[in-house]
Amino acid sequence: MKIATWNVNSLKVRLPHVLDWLAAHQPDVLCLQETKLEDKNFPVTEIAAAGYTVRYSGQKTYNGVAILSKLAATPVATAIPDFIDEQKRILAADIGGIRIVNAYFPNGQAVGSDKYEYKLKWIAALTQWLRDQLKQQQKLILLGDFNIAPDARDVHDPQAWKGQILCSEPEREAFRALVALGFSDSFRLFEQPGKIFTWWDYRMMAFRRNMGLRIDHILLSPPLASVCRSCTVDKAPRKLERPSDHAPVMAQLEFAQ
DNA sequence: ATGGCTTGAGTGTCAAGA
Repeated sequence: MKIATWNVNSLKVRLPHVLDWLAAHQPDVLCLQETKLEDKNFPVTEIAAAGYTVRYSGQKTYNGVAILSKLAATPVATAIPDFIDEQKRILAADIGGIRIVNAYFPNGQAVGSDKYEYKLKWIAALTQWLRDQLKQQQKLILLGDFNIAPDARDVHDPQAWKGQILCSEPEREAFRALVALGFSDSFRLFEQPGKIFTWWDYRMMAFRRNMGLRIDHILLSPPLASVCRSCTVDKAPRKLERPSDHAPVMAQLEFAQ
């Protein structure tokens, strides 16, 4: 089973890239963030033609998440229960006996800002919810754009980013608290080359200079971590014309026949 | 030098992203 996550920064603009990527890699599940589409405008027909069913939860201009899958997806949630939030950042579904939680974490803007406080509260609420979810469903994947670079290895210039948004200690602590529920960061299950990132700023020729951060993640609960065979970042779509600023991340799980 | 690009909304230029 191949499962992937990709912040597309507008599905309207990126639909051709997504369709090409599905055709090339044939993931069983692809979770998208920042679709920036109202549900009535979601390109269901084009995605169905590519051989995928799709669940989506969006809004005008900002945010928006979707789950594309080859197998049917049973809806589970479109928000963190008991957390009042206008922003469409969560989509959970059951696919083939696995609970998939697709998350677009808040950016946080700047350490100490209102948006930063919202980010930390949002992550705390997500953590509480997943603590309960893991009691009900042992096979659980939390993936998406976390907007957190977990440690120095995940940052092109750790000194320059020290204490900054996406790298601050409270954000990293929140990431560790989430992982401590029992997850594994699938990327770190394997020996990885250095300087692998999933996001590069559009400015300053950041991609060409590999000035990036690893902020998109696939976390696996124990029965899934034990069957994970790889986790890789595909930089190829970032090289295309009008790319998303994020690259897709894909994990392979191998189940006994 | 706190900018630099990209998107959406909308037709001015600004908010937001990370």
